[in-house]
Amino acid sequence: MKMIPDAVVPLERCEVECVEPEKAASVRERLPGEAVSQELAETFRVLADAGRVRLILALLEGGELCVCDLAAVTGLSQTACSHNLRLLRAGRIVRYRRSGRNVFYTLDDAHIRLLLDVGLQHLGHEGPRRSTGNRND
Amino acid sequence: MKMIPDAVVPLERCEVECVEPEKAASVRERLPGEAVSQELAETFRVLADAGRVRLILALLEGGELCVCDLAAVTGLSQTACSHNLRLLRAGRIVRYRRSGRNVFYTLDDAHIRLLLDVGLQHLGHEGPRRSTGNRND
DNA sequence: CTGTTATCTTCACATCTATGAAGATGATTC
DNA sequence: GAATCATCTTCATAGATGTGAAGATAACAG
Repeated sequence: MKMIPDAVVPLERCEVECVEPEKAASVRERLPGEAVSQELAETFRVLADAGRVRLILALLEGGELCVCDLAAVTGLSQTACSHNLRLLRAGRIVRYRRSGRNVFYTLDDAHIRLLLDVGLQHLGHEGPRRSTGNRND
Repeated sequence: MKMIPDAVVPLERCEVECVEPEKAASVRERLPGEAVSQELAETFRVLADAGRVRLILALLEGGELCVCDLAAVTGLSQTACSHNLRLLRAGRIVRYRRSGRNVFYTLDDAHIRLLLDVGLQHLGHEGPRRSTGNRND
């Protein structure tokens, strides 16, 4: 026996929490602003390409390399290197220095090694195990 | 899309190093295989979206939240949450648990907090400053 | 069983991304 | 000055990505 004729139920619930409103509100308050998430995502997006990862790994190993050497090391074309290095520059991950006709790149940020190592740990590849002999930290 | 992972790639392309052939060869030998770079990039790609970053931050703060609460906290639609949570699941970043009609998500990996913190440090936002009090690792 | 709620999946599409080709820029040598 | 080399930029385009709409699934209430 029901006569409730599908009375329009107020949709004040679609926008609110379902299960734990208090907790949700508390968490939402503590979350950083949209801009921070956006910036973080953009940082990770720069690292979200195998070619750029190889460029970074090459610079981690080699310290300083010019574009054509980076191309040879990573297997990327020179053009692809240039494109990708530009993104890395924009993300303040690499720094460059002209020397005659060549442009030499180095890593600009000490955090990058840590980021890659933690990423490798996440994958189970045992990140912090690279003892190249010339750098240890 | 691209080339096969660390198979036997007949890479006799432009091996014409320009400036420091010895160094380049040495660095190339020490680089991990293509597959590792690819996996690393894919891991970072999962983090390369503001919505997913917000989901992770929410779980870092809240510990365990159901989908609708996550939607309310992050500001994403429920559908977008579901899509993004699937990617996070595929990347083994979150774990889920059914409880009645709800599905509760938690972070599945201790490295994620560190990744985000290092990313924030890179941005100059001072990452490791969150003491929620209920979790210590 | 039927209906409702929470979540997931499939499809579709607008947007974004990666990269080669071709030309521009900057540095060096003649 | 011209020629050459290393690198960068612009443009074009195939392919990847994010997300809403709509339907499917699962769990519960009655």
